[in-house]
Amino acid sequence: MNPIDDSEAFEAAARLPLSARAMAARPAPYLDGLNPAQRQAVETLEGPVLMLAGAGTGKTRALTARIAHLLTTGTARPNEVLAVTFTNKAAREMKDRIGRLMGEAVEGMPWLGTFHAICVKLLRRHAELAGLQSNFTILDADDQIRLMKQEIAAAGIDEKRWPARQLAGIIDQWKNRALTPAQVPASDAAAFNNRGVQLYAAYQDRLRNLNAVDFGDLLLHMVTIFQAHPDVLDQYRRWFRYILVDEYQDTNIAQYLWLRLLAGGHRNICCVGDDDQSIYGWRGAEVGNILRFEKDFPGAQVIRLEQNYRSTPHILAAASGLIAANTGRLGKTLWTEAETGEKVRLIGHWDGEEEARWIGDEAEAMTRGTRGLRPYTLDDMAILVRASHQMRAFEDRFLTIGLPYRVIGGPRFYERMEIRDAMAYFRLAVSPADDLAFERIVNTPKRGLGDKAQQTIQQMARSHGVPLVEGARLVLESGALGGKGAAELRKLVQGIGRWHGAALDPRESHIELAERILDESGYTAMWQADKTPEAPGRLENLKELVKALEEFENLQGFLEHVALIMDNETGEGGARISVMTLHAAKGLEFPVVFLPGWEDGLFPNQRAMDESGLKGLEEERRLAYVGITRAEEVCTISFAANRRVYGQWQSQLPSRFIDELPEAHVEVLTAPGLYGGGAPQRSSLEDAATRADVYASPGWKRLQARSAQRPLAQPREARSIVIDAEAIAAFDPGARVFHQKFGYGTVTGTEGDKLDIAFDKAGEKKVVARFVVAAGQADDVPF
DNA sequence: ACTCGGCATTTTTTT
DNA sequence: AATGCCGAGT
Repeated sequence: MNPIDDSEAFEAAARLPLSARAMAARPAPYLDGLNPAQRQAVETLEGPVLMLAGAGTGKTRALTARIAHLLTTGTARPNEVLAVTFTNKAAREMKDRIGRLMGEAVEGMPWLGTFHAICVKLLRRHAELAGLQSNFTILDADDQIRLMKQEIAAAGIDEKRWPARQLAGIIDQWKNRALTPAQVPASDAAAFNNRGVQLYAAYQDRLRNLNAVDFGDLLLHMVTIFQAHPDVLDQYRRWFRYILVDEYQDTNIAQYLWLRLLAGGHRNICCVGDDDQSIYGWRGAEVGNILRFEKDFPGAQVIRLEQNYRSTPHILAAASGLIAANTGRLGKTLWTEAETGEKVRLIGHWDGEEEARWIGDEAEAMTRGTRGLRPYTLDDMAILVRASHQMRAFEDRFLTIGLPYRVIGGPRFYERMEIRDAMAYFRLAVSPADDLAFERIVNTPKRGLGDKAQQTIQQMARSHGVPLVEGARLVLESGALGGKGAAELRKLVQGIGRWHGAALDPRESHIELAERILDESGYTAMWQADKTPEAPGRLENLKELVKALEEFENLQGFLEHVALIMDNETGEGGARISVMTLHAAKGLEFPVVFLPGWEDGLFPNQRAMDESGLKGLEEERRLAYVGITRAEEVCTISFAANRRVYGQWQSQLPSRFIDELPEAHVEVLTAPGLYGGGAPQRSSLEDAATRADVYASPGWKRLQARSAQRPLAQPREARSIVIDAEAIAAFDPGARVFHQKFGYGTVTGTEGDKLDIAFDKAGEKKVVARFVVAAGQADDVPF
């Protein structure tokens, strides 16, 4: 957003100033304590370098030291280094660490940031080459979907059969591959009912008219510009003399092309990554990029970082054993000098609730020290889940027992309704032509402007080729709208005009303006009048939003920040246990890690496997690897036998990944007695059964074998784990049965381990026998 | 124009 | 279970 330095400044930087040469003579503290591989990665400055850095091998350390080395030796000045990260978090951390290494001497690196943040800066300078103005707005996912819905409707396609989300996904994939509508290959022509490409083109036109871009465009436009304008590319090749890329395994094709174009001249590019931690295939990341690096950059040096400084040997071994099941890896042998430590702990639970309860209790106990472990603080602990909906069970539990927790990456501040509404008002103040913002708030708060009124405005605007605010003004002049609606609309249009004037005036405080906008628009009043329980919270959030403005010069700067960052690091407070998804946990580490929900279908995720087959399964496995390797000292994996899915109880099988863990590094926890007060209606026998020596058995089959040997096993618990042949034997044709989903029915035949059942309500179905119980017994089934 | 209730769909991950 | 969409009723 800031105008970048003049090109002269860049050129001047090429000469080595005396000060830099003097600095080069200083001792280099950033080299202290680096191992030989790290040191090599730091000191090999020229030419292409691939740093293969396993989990916890000091990758960030090497990367920051490398930058420090570039700067300290005077090889490059801060503005000549292009350092790209994948997440804002990573960018922030790198900035901090460089600052610490270099002291305050080096004022910020202007080109250290995420792909997206850097591309915004570049695209603002060259917007006209993409048919945009430099103050273009960046749309978020919500805006995208709304636009696409409109396009789909305009094309006369049934949105029910062809949902906008799906189109968004398809277009996103194209953009990830740096394909403009004209470049989409014929093999993709059938996409989205044969209309995909056409809709893509229409959508892009629409974006251009709105002077807007989506996330994918940021890269797509830059790649297109670089390809079409060699002079522009050339300029940046000279500016960015050294390129560093973090998390290279997560780059998509567009990002890859962008990097190749920029590095094409000098080839001073250093990519850091770990093919075993590639977990973003679903959004276009290409592991191939990292696997192919040596071909792309002939003569590249490949440096392997294999000494792990994070985890104990058992944890490392468990993770390595698991990931070994994947094919097509570059292969690394991680090792550590750390003391033996704890084995990976494994525990099964009756259901998801109990799992949450157990983890809560265990976390609490661990703050005092338990099972011979040292005491930990809650800040030391993290719960890493596969899918964000799993977080809820933990939130519920932690709220009831009052365990402080922090959710990272949950429903985010800037995605909340009231925040987005307020932001839409701000957007209109900055650029009144922002039609999407206008649409969002014309009738929020209620102004008596329903569908019909809005259509009138749309038509007026379209026929005159002007933005909606203008259209609204014209509608008012034409008198086509009467009554209350017209008066309210007039107030709104005038308000937008006023706010825009104020936003342009540098003497106006943008904070006061923001407050005024929310006030005059009636938005604050709307929530004040709202009696629902969440209204006070929303008003709080609005206050917080205004407060967040203080850190910015003006509204525009703030809006930009929000579009790109979309996260809010909420303040510290006391120690808290962190809850987040596995994806969000990448790059983080914790002394104590809980990995709940290791059940087939949930993790590995069924959909991932359905959609991407073996590739999907391997990505899931890498995700499991990422999870385990987040742990420094204690790693606890757990699963539940029963879980609510879509509000329905389902019995779950332990994850196949559990069986892939090397047994020698895993300890099965059976902690009876922990549940004394927890579940009075459940017999401890059931607990024992679900917690039976699960590790020794792949899935319920073996578990079942075990509980069959146990004469005390009661029918009720057996029922939840009824299996195959035996199960079928129990159901002759004519038997009445009960199924979780389909209800009661009568068995009409058997086939293998499946039963043909005529359900009373759901009709004829073929059902795996173990999902069925005898009808008479079903009445007291606990779920 | 707005509100409410019934129905369907949902949950993988995110810059 | 929880949300979103649609149609009917006010």
